[in-house]
Amino acid sequence: MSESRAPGSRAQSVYKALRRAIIEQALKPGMKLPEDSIGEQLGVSRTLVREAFGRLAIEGLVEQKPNKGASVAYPTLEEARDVFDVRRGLERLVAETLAGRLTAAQAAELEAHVRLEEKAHGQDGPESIRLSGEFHIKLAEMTGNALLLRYVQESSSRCSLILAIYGRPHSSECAVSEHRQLIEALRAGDAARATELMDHHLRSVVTRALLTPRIERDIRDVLAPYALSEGLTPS
Amino acid sequence: MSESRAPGSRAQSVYKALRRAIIEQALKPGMKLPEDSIGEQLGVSRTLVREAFGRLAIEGLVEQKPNKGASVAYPTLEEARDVFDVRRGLERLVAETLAGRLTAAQAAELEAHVRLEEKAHGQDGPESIRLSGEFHIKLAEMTGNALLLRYVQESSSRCSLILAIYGRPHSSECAVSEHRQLIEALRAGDAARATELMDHHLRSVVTRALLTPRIERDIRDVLAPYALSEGLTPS
DNA sequence: CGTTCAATTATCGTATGCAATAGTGATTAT
DNA sequence: ATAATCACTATTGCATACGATAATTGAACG
Repeated sequence: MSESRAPGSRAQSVYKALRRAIIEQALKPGMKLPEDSIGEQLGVSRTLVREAFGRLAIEGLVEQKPNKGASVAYPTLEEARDVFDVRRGLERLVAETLAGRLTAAQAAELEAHVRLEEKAHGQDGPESIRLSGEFHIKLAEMTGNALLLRYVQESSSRCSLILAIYGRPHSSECAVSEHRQLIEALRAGDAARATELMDHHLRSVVTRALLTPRIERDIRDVLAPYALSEGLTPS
Repeated sequence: MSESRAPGSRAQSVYKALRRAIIEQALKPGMKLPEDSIGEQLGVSRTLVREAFGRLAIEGLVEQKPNKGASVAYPTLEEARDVFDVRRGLERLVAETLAGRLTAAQAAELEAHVRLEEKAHGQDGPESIRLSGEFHIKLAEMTGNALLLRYVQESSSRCSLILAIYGRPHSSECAVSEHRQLIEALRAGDAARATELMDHHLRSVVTRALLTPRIERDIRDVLAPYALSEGLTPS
């Protein structure tokens, strides 16, 4: 009775392990991801690691360059803006779909979740951030739309990566009160208000957590003012 | 001077070939996809075929079952609804993003495209359908949002698959006049009207092209009435 | 001392091989 | 004759192997 797992399950495990490691910043943005050392570490061959890389690359969590292998994605600010924009659009759709269609049990579950968030609000551990994210995932799940859920999950995890790069350290991403208001509007069946709240909520997440609206990653942009002040002329 | 392509390019080629074959219904929904015969046919090994399957599975064009391999996806009507709903949400976002931001060149390109659609409207060849789809892709491209483009492409190709299953044969998916109106609204910068037009447009695509609200794919469901009429009792 | 070029090493891209599982047809027992 | 069983084949899941490309070191040279 050898304890062999279901086939395909190991590839999934590798995928999930890497995904978590990236989102929790154990693997930092830009970090190189050699296939064989990772495979060795996880006890699988390069084949499965590559498979996981493929999925993660599609989701925008890793970048693959030909003959140069994979590395944890380091989104530009432009990509970040794209992701946030799409996420807002998706979650407005979530709100619109859910407005007036929440069962009592679902509403109760959401409120229980918000209470958890409230409790964890004090400590700025990863707990608070995780709960904030899960609230949005829960909402997407409740739509019953599998594709919508997948897209929200994907853009959500990319947002985590982005905030890991550009966000201020201990910002608890979501305001609990805004979550409460949203539940209220969904319950009331006010789709317009719900989508508006969601939109505003996600916008404020960006402005609250994002440091400056413009951080130039390019060395030239960083050095340009210094060069000018010294009378040097960048080529 | 060996004609070796860029690395990773062959995997991409396999992916694109299969994708096209599925969308054009050369590979019909539900059809089994054995790794080695496909690899043999395309001149690559199973490894690359599997890689392509992975991507296609994520995009919902093929289904992978453990130890049973891959087959062309056969979406249920419920999944179809999900896809259309998400696509509507995404394309409303496209319209909203583009409203008032179209350059003159972009508007001209769209109108040229619509003229092509008009010209191809008579013949119900695949040309007409392809052009209809490309209009939406073009719009998504013009947003400059790479993620939005990817999602629109993905949901769009899934819609093709769905219409291949449930759609009536020669329905030219999109009404050209609706495309014209949309361009008009985008040009005028009327975001509300543009999103509304897009929403209505995509809704009417569904109602226009979708055959019956229920086609059962399961053999049991197909055979059940026959069994009954013959006095047989399905277990 | 810095630079360039060559050799080495590390890592990737892809093909192939092997064990395991599901499907298929023959065989046998009832 | 039908149903159950078993052997065989086909196909998958995963690992490994091999050639190719890029990174790196070191040496020779300016």
